[in-house]
Amino acid sequence: MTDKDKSNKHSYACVRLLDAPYHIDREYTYYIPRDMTDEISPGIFVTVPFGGGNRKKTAIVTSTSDETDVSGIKPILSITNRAVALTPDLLGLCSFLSQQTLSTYGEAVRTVVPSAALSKTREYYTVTDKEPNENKSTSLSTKALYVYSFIKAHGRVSDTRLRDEFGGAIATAELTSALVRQGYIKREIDVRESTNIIYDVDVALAVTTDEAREIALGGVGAKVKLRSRRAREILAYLADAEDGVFITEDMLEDALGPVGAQLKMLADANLVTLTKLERWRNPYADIKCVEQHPVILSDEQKRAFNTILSLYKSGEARAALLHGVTGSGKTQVIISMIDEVISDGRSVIILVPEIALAPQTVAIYCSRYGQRVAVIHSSLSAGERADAWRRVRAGEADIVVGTRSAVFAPLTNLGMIVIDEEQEHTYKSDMPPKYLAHDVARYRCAKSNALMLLSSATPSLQSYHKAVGGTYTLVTLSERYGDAVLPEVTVVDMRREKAAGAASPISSHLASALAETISRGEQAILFLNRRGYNNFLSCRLCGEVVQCPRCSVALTYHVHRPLADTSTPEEYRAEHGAAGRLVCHYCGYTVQTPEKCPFCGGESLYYMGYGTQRIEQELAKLVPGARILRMDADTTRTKSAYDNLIGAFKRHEADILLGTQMVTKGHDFPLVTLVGVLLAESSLYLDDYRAGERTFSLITQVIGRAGRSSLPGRAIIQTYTPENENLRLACAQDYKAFYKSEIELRCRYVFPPFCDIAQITLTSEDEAALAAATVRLDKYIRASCEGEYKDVSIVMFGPFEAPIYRLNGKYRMRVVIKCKLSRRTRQFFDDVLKGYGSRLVRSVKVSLDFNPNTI
DNA sequence: AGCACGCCGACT
DNA sequence: GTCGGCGTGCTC
Repeated sequence: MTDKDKSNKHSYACVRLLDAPYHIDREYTYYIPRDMTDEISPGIFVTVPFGGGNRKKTAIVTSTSDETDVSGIKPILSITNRAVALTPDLLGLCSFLSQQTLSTYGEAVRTVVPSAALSKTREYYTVTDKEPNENKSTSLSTKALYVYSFIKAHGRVSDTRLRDEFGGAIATAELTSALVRQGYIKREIDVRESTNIIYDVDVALAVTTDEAREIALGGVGAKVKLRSRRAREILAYLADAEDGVFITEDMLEDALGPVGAQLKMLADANLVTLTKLERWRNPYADIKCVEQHPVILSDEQKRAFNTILSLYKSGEARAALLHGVTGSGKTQVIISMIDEVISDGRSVIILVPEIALAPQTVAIYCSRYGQRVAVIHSSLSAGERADAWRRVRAGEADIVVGTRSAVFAPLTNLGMIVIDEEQEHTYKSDMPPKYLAHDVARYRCAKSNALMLLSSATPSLQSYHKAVGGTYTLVTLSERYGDAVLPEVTVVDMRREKAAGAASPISSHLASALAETISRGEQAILFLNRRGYNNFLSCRLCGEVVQCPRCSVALTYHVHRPLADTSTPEEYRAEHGAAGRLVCHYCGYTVQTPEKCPFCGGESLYYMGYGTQRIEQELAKLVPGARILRMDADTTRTKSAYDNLIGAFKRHEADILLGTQMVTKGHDFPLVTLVGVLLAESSLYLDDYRAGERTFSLITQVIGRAGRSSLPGRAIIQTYTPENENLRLACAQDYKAFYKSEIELRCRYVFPPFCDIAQITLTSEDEAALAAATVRLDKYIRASCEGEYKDVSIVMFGPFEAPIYRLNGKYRMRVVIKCKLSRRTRQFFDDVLKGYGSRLVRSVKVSLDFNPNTI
């Protein structure tokens, strides 16, 4: 042990609790019992007594020292979660994350460490010697006495069991607290170490192979005589094994049958050693590492690559934005960069928007880098996720591919973080800590002098603005890779179609193009832009729309009729009566389609908008014989259903792929030469300042689907507003012009990147309590801005009802604040959360989101 | 959050 | 007179 290590033995530790509410979330100092001084250092998880009741809480040590000016210090109780202790780097990341997003430290820790790897605490109750006397103890309610006798009858009872038995958590807690207070029962808190680690037992000989063979044969020269045949077989097996090959208990069992008892005996006799090794579940273990064919770059790609490489080689933290038109081969440039970074002995994180939508992206990296890759995403089981984390931390994998949270991967010597399709909204978390992956990536890159590489065909205005301003280096790919050319784009004015008497959502131009394409043996994709439009039921008489009683959003019409039935919902209804149901997209509420308007009793309810089912029926009429695959939330419930659809379309088992958002994402279908966009303008009319940006990105991506191989592609855009500037620029694939006009708008109306938007939401089931809390929030902020935080310039909007006022039985009020985020403004919001939040009644919850996805 | 301390109404 | 209501205040 070096002197430096010795000096780490301190008597006090500063800790952060894992489950502290925001306003008490700060450092607390505990003393380190003598016997723990060797083991306690920053990053170690511990349990500590907290509060008047000295309840056992899990905490993480952030620093240690020999002095403190705090009095009344309590001791650390124990060390937990040894397997997931955080490195100083990761601790720093937690601090950054909680400060950046104003989340609690514990929330940050739970995001950085997979929750399954953390132990869970559980409360148990047992009766004491003191018994309540039923005659005189009037202080206990009959219910409390009932709880007491339940605990007495069952011996040791967990709080969850009591909750199941006696209902609500709060009610149960009140009863048990009363019983504890009066000394009739005892509360014990058990910290269960995480149990999801699977071990392999490595078996090795503790004697020479020759000795082992002697013993196995039972010869005269053997120094030990073994009566068990199975034990002798084990020794022989081990002696015959090749040098350097691990033999596990499982392998022995496969070869020889049950060996547990014999192994124990051999180990006791010091003939073998048993070592427990963590086994990491890896769902991607089977993917073969195919031959690493070198990437051939075009001249333009080479120039881009060299620019990015020189940034990386600078040895400083740098950031680049790789802006490349669809099909320009950004991935090849990225792969070339990864090759460079890992050959340098440094590690890489590659973020993708959504693994489920990009399995082929993952496959590219897995097949190129094999077992060096760890994949982290949301549909991994808790155990798989924890294992991937451990694999990375142990250095088994130095390339991490994953969604948003993979940006926290515990890699050492990080060389590069790639954010693919960087404009995607999935990089912003909507659960605390509500971080943006870009911010975390920037922090990590700064800490390890690494390169942050953003990549997109349609960068977010935020990022492009930084690139223009020089914060990021802008690298552009403007040519398509290989022979592919950008598709020819036609805009169809649907008002003229309507005027010409066509009621179909598919124009005659598109219909004939579809027929033509199919007759040539090629494929088409139809993208229905449904944002803002829905299949909802409205009344012709009073104009009301049928809404969800819980969420106050329009209910959407769903019909499940036989596939062969091609009638429209209206026709089907006329024939079969009120078939189908109305469904709420937010909470899942469903109701039989009503006959009469629930508001005025009128009987002329009709449907607005249309969905993929309606289009499917139209297609069957307009392009007879075409094989259609419909892809939407309904037909892709599971990941395998999605994969099956994509696979079938790739194998040319269908001619037309019809769907919503998901058909716009990253697949290469070489035979697709036609892309149609229906209701192109619909996403322009959202109550969101990014509607223009999103529409541009959506249209660009879907146009990019056409003609990705040598076949020339074309795109047909249907809209009721062909004169819209955004649409025109998207059709022309002119990002720069789009950026120029959009950034002017943002500047004029003061939206990001010219400000930041803070959204404070109050939530409660109790509408009256919410109203009172809202008034107080308004007052608190105003007073704060006129007093202590006079220097902070903010513009406050609201309070007003959230766009969906009632969601899942909870009411939601909102305040939106435009400001410029800085240390000082964060301090202001911190004060709001602490000062206002601490006095908040239990029934009302407050949450804060900087630059949220949904306004 | 949880728990304690502390000052006012309806019961043994 | 006491039990217990939940209004402030603190948690190393």
